[in-house]
Amino acid sequence: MERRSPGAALLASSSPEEEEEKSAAAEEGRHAAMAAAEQQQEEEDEAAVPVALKKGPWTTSEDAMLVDHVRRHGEGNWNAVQRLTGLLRCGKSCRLRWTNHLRPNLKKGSFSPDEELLIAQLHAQLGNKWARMAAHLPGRTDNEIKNYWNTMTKRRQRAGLPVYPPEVQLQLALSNSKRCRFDEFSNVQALDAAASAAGYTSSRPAPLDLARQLAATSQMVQFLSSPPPAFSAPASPWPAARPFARNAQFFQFAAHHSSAVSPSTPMHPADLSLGYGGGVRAGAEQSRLAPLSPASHGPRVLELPSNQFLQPMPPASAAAAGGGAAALLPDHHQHQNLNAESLEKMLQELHDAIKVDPSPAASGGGGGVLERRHGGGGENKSGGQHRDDDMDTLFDMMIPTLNAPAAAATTNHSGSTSQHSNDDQEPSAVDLAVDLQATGGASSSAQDWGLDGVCQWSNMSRIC
DNA sequence: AAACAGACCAACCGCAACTAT
DNA sequence: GATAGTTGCGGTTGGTCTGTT
Repeated sequence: MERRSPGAALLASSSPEEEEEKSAAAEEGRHAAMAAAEQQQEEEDEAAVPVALKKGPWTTSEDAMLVDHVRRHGEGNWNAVQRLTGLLRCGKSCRLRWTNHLRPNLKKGSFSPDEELLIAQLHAQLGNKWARMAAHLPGRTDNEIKNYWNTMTKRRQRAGLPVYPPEVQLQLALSNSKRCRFDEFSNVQALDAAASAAGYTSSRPAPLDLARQLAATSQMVQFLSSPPPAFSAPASPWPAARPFARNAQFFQFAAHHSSAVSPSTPMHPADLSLGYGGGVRAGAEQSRLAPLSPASHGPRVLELPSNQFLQPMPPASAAAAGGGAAALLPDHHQHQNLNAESLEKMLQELHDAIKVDPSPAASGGGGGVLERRHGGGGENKSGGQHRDDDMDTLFDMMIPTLNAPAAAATTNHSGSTSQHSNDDQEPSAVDLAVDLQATGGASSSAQDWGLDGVCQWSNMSRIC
């Protein structure tokens, strides 16, 4: 079902004859409109009567006038369009029309699976920052992405499915775990409150509970190690785990990571991150994700995701968002590409590292949640410090993405969260997604991210 | 064939940030 | 520094099309 707007028709005709006809018609209409506009402009100048601007759908002639104007004067100064061309549209409307429909190199048609996955990853990382997401999808507009996302989430929520694909959920869990250790808050309650105040909602796990996240991931590993389920589910609508072929321009893979890891290949923890050479990202040029915004070159500013899902989530989504293991369960057949043993080992180390000390020890200033859990009190510099060092090592093995930028903060355990909350610098969900995909690792769920092994794809129109 | 619901899309609105004066 | 104008962004709405009953 592809409907074309008048503007789209103007730019993309189906045959040369039609194109010629339309072009001629457009040209004719343009001249007529321009002449009329000039006359109207003169009259208006004389009368100085406020012009009643038109609303609603754009006509072909209006489009032609706008295109002509941009051709002559370039983009920008949209309020001058009405004055210069007589087009009875406000500047805002002109800009929107140009941006969303008339601008060259616009990609029309439905999103490709790669684009869909990229959108999910970007959304997990950025929240409802449509314009910034659009910057990563050439030819796509923010409005288009917004419409797609809203429709998709609505559909999925109605079907009781989590919004994010399993790999993105896993990335969220891992990145939040990483972020958690830098929190300078003294207790989980404070973290909860802060996260809530910062706009985190139930749809995205606030970066506060490492243990909960680990429990979820741990259960996922158990699932990975368990025998395959009896059912055979249809393929996920999300692209199977594989390197981004068509979106390669967004990611700069390290060559040696382009090959998939076979199930029999023991996976070194560093391989989880894939593509970071020695585990250190030296700079933006090594990032496989293009800078998310020009701001990424400037001072780092804490930017939290905007509100993503204020409405209550279905149990599956809530479980995933809150760290529930079920929604993290990927397709079993593709799990086999993930080395479960390695993951399990790493998780064991993580568990060891964050063993909760039930005694409510007071942290010695600047101590975060983990330090409190490690033992608190005077142990901060002995056992606690030791454990924190272990955590450093472990996290750095798991998410070396952060090594370079986070190095300073790692040594400063009272570092502010802002250094790691920025979406350009934090352990990027996108980074991790690509990592996992490049290995044929965590993959799309054949159960459509469902919890119970019951395929729910039949509920989803346009996806099956 | 008609009615209905859902999906899709274009466009509007309000707000905030930015820029020029 | 204050103000007005401009631009960009995100949320929302309303119209149209499609598929289902």
